[in-house]
Amino acid sequence: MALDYHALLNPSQAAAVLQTEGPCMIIAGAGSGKTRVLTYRIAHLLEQGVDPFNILALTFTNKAAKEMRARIEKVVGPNAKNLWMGTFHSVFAKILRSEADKIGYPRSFTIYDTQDTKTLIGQIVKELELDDKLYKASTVLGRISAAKNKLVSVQQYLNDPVIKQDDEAAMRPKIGVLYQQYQQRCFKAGAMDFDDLLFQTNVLFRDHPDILNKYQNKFRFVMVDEYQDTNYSQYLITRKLAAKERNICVVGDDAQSIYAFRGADITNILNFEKDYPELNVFKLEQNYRSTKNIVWAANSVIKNNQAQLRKDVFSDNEDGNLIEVIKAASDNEEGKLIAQSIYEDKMNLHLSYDNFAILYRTNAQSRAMEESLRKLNIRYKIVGGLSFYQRKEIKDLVAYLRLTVNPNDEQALRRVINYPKRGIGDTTISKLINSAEEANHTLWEVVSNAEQFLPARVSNPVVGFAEKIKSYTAVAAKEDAFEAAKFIAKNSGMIEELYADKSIEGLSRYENIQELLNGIKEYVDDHEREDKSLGAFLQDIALVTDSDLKDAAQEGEAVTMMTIHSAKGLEFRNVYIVGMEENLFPSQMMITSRADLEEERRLFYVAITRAEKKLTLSYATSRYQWGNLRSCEKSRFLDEIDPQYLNVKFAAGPVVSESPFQHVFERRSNLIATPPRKTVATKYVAPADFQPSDTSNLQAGQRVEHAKFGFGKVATLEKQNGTVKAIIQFEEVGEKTLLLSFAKLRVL
DNA sequence: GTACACTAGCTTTTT
DNA sequence: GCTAGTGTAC
Repeated sequence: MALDYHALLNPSQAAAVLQTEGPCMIIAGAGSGKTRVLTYRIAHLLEQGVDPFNILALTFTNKAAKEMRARIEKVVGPNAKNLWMGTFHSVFAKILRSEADKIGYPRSFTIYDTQDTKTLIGQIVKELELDDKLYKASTVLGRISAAKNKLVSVQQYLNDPVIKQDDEAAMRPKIGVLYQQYQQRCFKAGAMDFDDLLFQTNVLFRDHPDILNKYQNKFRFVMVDEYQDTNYSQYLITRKLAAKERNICVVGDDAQSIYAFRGADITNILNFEKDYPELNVFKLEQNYRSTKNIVWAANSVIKNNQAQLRKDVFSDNEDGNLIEVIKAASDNEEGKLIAQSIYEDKMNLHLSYDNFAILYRTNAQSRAMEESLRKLNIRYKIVGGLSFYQRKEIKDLVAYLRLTVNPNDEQALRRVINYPKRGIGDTTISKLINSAEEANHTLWEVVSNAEQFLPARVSNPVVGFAEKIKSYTAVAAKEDAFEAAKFIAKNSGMIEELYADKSIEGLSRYENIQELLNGIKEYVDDHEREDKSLGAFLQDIALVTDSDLKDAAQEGEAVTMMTIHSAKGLEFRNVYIVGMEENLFPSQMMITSRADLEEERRLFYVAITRAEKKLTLSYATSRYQWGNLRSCEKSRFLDEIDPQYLNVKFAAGPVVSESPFQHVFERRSNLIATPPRKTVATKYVAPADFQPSDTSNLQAGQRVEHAKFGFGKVATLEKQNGTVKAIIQFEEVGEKTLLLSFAKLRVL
């Protein structure tokens, strides 16, 4: 039963699907049916008799991979299971898991997450007695990560005069040394960080042509989704894999490139043609997702960017509603207005909560939204944020599991060597670390032979710990991941420890451990899974993000909340983009350079184009940040949308407009108990139109208004090398000392 | 060696 | 408003 692609697809889509041989680039505008094309393209390959084992499809998120697999399965049936499909990181982690020994790593290597990585960098900075303010783990990691993504090795880093100059100019000449130390420590611990998964794959392919050849023959057809987000390291892997057959198909949209901060290099898409002169290019410009107004508005935003490929995205859908703009006085009010809007639309239009998404720039913004939704009893799910696997108790148990599989895993060892408490204190641990350093052993080698390094009284608990781990390793070698983990959770004393804690948090920690064990059980019970070992499981979860879990876990309809980054590739009937404020979106860290601002604008473009029928943008004139109320200005991006597509609502204020659902709001908000929020110093809320005034001529004795503290009188002014401190007596909160350059004051 | 209290720094975004 | 890391008392 051959599929009739011309009936299923528009002409350019069909052309892209049918062009299976040779290099191929699909420039796909937002909502233009990109996934549809990829799905049918793979279906078509299978139909032509290509073995699914010979097809490699790379995506950026597990979610995208899973979704595509499901869609292909619908078209071609269970054969889809055998496709190689996954994120760059997961596919090459899998390959490394069988080849790592060729490049000196154990096959049971650990994957360090960002936290492990930062902790390790922090430890090295401390050991080298460098200033940890100057060498902040995140800064150092940023440099190392950027280097790895450009395939700059430690040696190259140390020898490169330009890099040297850069680091010296930034007053951080030791970054190269840190990179070196860090890499050594990871290697000794048998650990790779996220960037290593790609970097080491490149090393593997570079140094072992036979292995490269093996995978070139295996992956006769290579497909890459979201190609605009690839970095150099990823680019080179795909180029090498495709070098033989040249059957590479990349799909992307330069307007949706939002990962430059992670090393994504847009020139990969712009220069694709240079690598493959025989390239076939297909442009998908018709948007099937959104109304005309939404597409037009998105176009009017993106045309402010200079660097872009020519592309005319259009829609044949109805004009649709204008884009609503809501102005709120505070983040809480913003949440309230959004929640009400969702409730009204759901009731009036008989929609499911699944039709709604709230998108924001930073995860921190979710809290105000959550509270408002809870008050109206609206179910929601949050994608991303603090992941399940980042919880302390989960990390603790996972550390035991990691240690079981790879005892050299230094970060895991340090995490649990004295948890639960077994009398191994900081002094002992430092001694062990020093001994390891001196003898050039791994920490584990010293720990498991502690009696040789420490007096018996102190070494006994250490030896006992090592024996425990050894016994776990023995169990894990015989049993599947679930049996092993269950045994370890009990035997380590973790279960007992958490069970003893009867507080609410303790209970939830206990439950989380149960949930992790349930998750492992499910993993093991999957009949199609070949490798049920603990090692395989750990590999899997190291690359799983929260968004991948939640889908299965959440049943019932719910509003989706997430960052714009995680929303990429998704679509919703009604979309709310909240926090449209300067310094938030665009983020203040991004407005320094034109390139950064353009990336931010592309992010806004991505956000807008998630909406099918209705788009609402909102901003607040004041917002809590780090527990303080700060006043905000509306985002410049709002002004970039052609106003003919906007419906600006100025009405917002502390008083809620009369809505047909008013009674519901009132009743619900009284009925539903909301968790008590930590009290803020004052209930004072600045009016929506609060505008700070110029305070350069402020005099003692003047009456002022502060966005957070309310009304007050200036007691004294103190000049101190250029900055002016004001001591102000506020009516509600008493005396406060404020720096005039920062304080938002209105002179009355 | 442990338990608790306090403070500093922090928020971009993700594998 | 949080949390990881440090300091202080037992």
